[in-house]
Amino acid sequence: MTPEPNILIVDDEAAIRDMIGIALDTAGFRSTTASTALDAHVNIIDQRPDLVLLDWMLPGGSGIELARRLKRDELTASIPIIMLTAKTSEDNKVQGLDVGVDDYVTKPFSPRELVARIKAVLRRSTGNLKDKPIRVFDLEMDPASHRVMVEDRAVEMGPTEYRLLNFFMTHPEKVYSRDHIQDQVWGANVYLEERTVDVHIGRLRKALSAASKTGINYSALIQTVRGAGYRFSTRHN
Amino acid sequence: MTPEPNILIVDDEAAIRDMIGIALDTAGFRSTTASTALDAHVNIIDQRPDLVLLDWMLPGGSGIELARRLKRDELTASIPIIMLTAKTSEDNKVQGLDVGVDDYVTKPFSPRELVARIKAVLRRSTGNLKDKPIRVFDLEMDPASHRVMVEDRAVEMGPTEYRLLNFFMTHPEKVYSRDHIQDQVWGANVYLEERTVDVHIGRLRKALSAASKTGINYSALIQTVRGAGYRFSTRHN
DNA sequence: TGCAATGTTACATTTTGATGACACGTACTG
DNA sequence: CAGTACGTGTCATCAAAATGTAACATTGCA
Repeated sequence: MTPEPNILIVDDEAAIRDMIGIALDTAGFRSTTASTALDAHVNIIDQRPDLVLLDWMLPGGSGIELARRLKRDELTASIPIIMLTAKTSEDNKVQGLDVGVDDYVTKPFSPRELVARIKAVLRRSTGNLKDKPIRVFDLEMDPASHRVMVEDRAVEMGPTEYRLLNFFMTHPEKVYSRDHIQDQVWGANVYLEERTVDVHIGRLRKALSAASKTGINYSALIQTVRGAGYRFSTRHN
Repeated sequence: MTPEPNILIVDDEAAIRDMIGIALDTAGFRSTTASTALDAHVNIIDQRPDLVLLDWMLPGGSGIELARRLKRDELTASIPIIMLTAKTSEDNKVQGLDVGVDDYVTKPFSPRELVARIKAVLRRSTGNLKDKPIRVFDLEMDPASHRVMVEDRAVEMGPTEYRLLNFFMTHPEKVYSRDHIQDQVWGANVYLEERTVDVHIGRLRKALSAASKTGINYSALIQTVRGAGYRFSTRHN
């Protein structure tokens, strides 16, 4: 998504949260924290972190429950989870992996090891999904290089416009309401003025228009659907 | 699309029920209330609300229990639940409530936040049901892209004509009075001149006629039934 | 033919979307 | 550290589309 991946740390001990937070910070990650499964779930719904560090031994044993839930729910299933566990017994490892957790780290661990594992998991998960460029006529979006090209020339646009275009190109031929677009591009439960979406649509269109030298106007791909929202479509309006 | 979503508020404190009820009302939702888990369960089975706001701490059979039951029962599992939780209560007890609810709101909350979360959850749950396109000869309506096509070319029409055609195509071969059409297309409790329906029928017919290049006149599908109303039918008048 | 029902057109009003301007915050630079 | 450039969200304003109604035209049945 954004430059620095956002990591959610879930642990009931403040000391551990802080320690990990500092480690991630120096490694160039952003991080947020939660001390209960409940807080964690709310955070995940709202912020959609790029990865979750989840303590196995949350009071009530709800850490594994949360992991199971996250992997079952389509909305959150793709978010990688690394389990933190104090126990070294094989049972736990097996159980954790059963749930669909991506990796586990046993306490005590070195910050260095943790960061290495995080990077490995992120590389795996982002590499698989996002690497394939999407092309529509001479408009190409390459998530790997985080770049948009029109007729083989780079298009300049802000991060929000990039995410917006990315959302549209991965969800073509369907209308989305402004609310829905806000959910997808800004994150759920972020309150914005509805018109803000319009403004960014305008900016994206402008960027696309300015980019073409051949007279093909790629901004026409982003269609206004009166009374309903916007649509990315190759078909004529 | 559907009229106003119906929200069930489950809380044992009347003051909170009222407060939420008013907030939902101003946000354009309908709401019903229940003060006990039992009432709530009966209501849910009878009314099938679009969403349940559930206080997690209910006397005589906790809210968590109800949530668990609802999510376990196939009949009710698809009804989204938002849990109302008290931030002040002991976190220990909160652990067990990770039972598959869709979101949480912690008391005290602002009406605005509540409404935003309700909308987000509703959007998520209804967005999953994908409407399938309806096709009659070479007239196709695709709700997902919010488009009407005749002979593979887009047909231009206003939102009201779109809703009108959508109603007809999902209710073919039956006459509907102008009153009934008003209820379905404009919504109940909207008063309009009866002639207004005629005008929009006219506009829809015009749009359909103008769209065909093959000489087939799709406006003939919308038939006038003198003295009764209108009918969408593939059979000849 | 006469009359009620329906179709059509024009128009004032309302709603909705596009866009430029601006203020604020942040990161970068000299 | 000041200065600058940039990204972002909001607002005011303009333009365009949609809407509902009334007036008038046409149709079709008794």
